Amino acid sequence: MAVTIADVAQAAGVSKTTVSRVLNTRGEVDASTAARVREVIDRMSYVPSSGAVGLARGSNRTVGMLVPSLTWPWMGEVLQGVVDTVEAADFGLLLFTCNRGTESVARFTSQVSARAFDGLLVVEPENTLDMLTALHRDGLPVVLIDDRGHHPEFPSVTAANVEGGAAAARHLLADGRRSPLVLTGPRRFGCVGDRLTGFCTAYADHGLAVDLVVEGDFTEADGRASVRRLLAEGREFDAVFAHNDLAAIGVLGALRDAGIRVPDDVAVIGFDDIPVARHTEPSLSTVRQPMREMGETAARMLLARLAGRDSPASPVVLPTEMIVRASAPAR
Amino acid sequence: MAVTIADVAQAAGVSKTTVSRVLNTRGEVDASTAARVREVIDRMSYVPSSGAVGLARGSNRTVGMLVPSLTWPWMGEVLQGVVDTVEAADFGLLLFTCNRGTESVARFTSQVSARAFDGLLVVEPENTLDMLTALHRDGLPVVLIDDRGHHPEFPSVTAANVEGGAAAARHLLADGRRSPLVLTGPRRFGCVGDRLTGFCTAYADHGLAVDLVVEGDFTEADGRASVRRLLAEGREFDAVFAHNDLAAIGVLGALRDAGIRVPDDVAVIGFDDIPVARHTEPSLSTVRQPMREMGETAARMLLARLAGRDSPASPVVLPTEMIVRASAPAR
DNA sequence: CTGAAAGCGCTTACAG
DNA sequence: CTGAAAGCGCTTACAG
Repeated sequence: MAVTIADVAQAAGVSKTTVSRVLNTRGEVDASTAARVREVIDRMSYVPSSGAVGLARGSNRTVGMLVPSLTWPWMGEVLQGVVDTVEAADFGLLLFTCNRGTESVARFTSQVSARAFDGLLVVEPENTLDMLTALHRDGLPVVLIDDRGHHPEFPSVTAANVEGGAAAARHLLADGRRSPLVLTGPRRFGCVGDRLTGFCTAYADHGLAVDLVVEGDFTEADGRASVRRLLAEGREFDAVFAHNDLAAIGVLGALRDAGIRVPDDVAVIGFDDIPVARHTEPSLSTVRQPMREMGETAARMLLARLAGRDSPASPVVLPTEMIVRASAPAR
Repeated sequence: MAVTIADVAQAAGVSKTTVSRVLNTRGEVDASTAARVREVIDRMSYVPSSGAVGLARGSNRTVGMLVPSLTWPWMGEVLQGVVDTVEAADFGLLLFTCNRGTESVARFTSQVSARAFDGLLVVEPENTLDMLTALHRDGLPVVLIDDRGHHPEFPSVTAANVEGGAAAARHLLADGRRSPLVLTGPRRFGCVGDRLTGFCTAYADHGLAVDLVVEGDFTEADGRASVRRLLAEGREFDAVFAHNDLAAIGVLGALRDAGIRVPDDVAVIGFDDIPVARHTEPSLSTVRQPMREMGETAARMLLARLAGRDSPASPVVLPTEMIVRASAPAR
């Protein structure tokens, strides 16, 4: 039914070897023979079976991507960056999630052992690190995106979290906000430590200490609950730096419920710049992470690795950008 | 390096045929032999090479998915539904986009000819319909998601667009809104016609005609521009039914700019229920499409087809839900 | 119940 | 420059 290399060879009056040679543009083929074969290939619209090529060659021009969830607000941008890059290199992208615990991890590792793809892109390897390390040691090329834990043995790409935190701090300082609340993400994440470090260092540079730091979990509900609790406790602050936009949205809600005006009484800055940020009330100032570029960069690194080139030894850091909106306007 | 079926066979003292038999749980294997083989498989942690299995079997337990863009607000939900279903069936998912015109389409069709996957899920086949039709006639199982054009030759799953439009209309009618503006999507889309039909029919049932219908293009910018223009022309309306949330957000912006109060002067209803809808000012009433369920259902249909079962001849229609928020509260 | 052999559709030394 | 043959790692009639 489908046309094979044997059909092409027969129609062109050459051996399969020769067809394979023109397919893979290895030299040593007579120009006129090559032309004839190519003509037949076009006429029969022959395309080599990827499975057969993969089997014979030992790799299949496919990369895998493992993500914790596909519905996170910024995941689409990362994915788009990855897909664009991978497709442009004529590779396929096999998508996996690991949101159903051990079962999905088992399923996934078996796909790896089945050599279904040549290299792997991973977003936020929470809970899968042991597995990844094992696979990596077994020779599977892996690149991490937004590595929250700082795992030096993997090549990775991240946003400039330290500088992003510092930018948020400088913006608030310029507006005269001297007693900020920092609502972090889970402390075990590398990005959280970095954002906090950048922020506190910038305040320290102005001779100010950041006293109010609360650990959150990156959810809107938690952002809302934390601020409500702090207000109930009578804590005072004139700004909030939330470590992601979702939490910042919860913060805006809690402040509104308490009758506190944003930005007059309290300024609010988030992190990420997800699409919702433009539409909150007031619109959310935030530190933008270049998610699409991060996806593109990670994919390029992996493809380079598959092509035999070395990956950078230290994480590739992409710049963040302070996006100024109504919740924390410029002074 | 990687362990093959031959290694297992040798270690277990049986033929490759027998190993293959226990792998595929075809009967006719002595219980004790099977147990021994299984023990060896576990010990060597053998996993069959997916490429080799695919080649030998002619199919590779992988489905393809073709989407126009990964950054649309509701795409993540669809994808998550698809991935969950596909993974649970132990299939892989190969992701493709067609946002770079003819080049990507060519690349994609060649992947198809390469038999890289067994079946295909397609979201909104704009511009790819001819190709899809050809592939489908050549025997590739295809299922359409949110088929905007009504293509009876493909199995498909859509939201209840007619009923969704009617629900929006009934909600506005109950609030006494008698002269609505309908801001549609592109007319060539089947869903647009359906939403409009449902809406107008419900008004007609109350003896009211819908006079103000404007074609849009589903973008925020267009929603904003259309309303601004209509206001400048002095058109009057007491409600807006936008055919998607993005356009509805533009509508909210234009009304705010014009000093028109929502919902007091004009009520606004969107369609989709994307994440932003909860956070606009005022929050957006909308007709929810069950995107995740649509993804799950389409994937299930495709898997059933691959398993040899028939697909439903007519589109599978999933219910929508009227989500009431501040922009069009309940009376 | 079990195995030898052919075949899936390619690629790649090896000869010529 | 070209081809016959072996091999990639499986599955599946066919025999026994």
